[in-house]
Amino acid sequence: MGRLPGVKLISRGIFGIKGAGPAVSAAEGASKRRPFFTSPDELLEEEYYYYDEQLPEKKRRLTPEQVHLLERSFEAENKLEPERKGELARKLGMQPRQVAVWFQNRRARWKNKQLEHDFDRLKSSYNTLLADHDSLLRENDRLRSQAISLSLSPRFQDNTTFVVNRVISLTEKLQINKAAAPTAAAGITGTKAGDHAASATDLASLAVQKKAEDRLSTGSGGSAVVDAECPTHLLDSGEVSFFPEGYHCDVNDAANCDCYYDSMFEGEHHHHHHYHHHQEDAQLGLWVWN
DNA sequence: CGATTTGTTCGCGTTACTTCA
DNA sequence: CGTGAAGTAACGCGAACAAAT
Repeated sequence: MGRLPGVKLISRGIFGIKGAGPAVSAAEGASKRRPFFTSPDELLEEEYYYYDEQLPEKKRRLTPEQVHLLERSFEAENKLEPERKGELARKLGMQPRQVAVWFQNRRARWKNKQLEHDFDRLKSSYNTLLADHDSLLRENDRLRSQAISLSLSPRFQDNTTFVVNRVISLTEKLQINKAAAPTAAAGITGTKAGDHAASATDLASLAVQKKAEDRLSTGSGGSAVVDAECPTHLLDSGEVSFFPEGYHCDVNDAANCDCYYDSMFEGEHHHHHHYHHHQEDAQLGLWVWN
């Protein structure tokens, strides 16, 4: 907007009341209260008052009709061009300055509403995310506790130990077969399922099995498998490296050994001792201990 | 043509007043 | 009837912009 040459603004204010003391008493204000600008006649009166700097009056509410038209105009365009401002002022019987102020305040109210709306939307989104997050945490806890209780169950431990031992056994069996070494051992060890020595137990069984196969292939009797090769000298010879160091196995008879070894585990000395009975597992094709 | 002045509008914060529970 | 909260008309001020000087 360029300035209009020769036009000097008398006052920016409409009523010029801000900061001024009360022009009329409350009772007078009530009795003289004019609720609204209602006609162009009144506009002229206000203009007269405005430019003549008469005693200021208190501000008045706009009529519903004025507000309605202003709202419709605002919906069409929330910025006010000078032409539209003058036109609205004429139509509504208001000062152009009043129309401009109304639009400014209306824009401010609209902005506040937008902020409230955005806040509500973000809050709702946040609450949804929070609920999802909590739900996932609960599900995670549930699955964790389920996994823990499952892993603590004897059946799970037995199954796990069994599977691990068998995998190790079969792996070692493959290695032994590959090596095709004629030496065989018949050392059977082990403690209880789940112990650290369990794998050695089955590996020893593998050695027994291997030796038995060798004997059978050469026509030897199967019953002589264990008692001949199980003893400690086998371990001392180093032919079978997977026995624990210091492992001793005293043969009692064809299928029974009295075995022991000492170990250090977590700084503590442990003495492992067991008496076991050999048995051939037909399904696995292995010698296993009982 | 660039610098300055002037007028206008706008956003933002605030005040003063009105209305209502 | 008094009072506080909410809504709103109006003000004050600075910034931005455009036209005049």
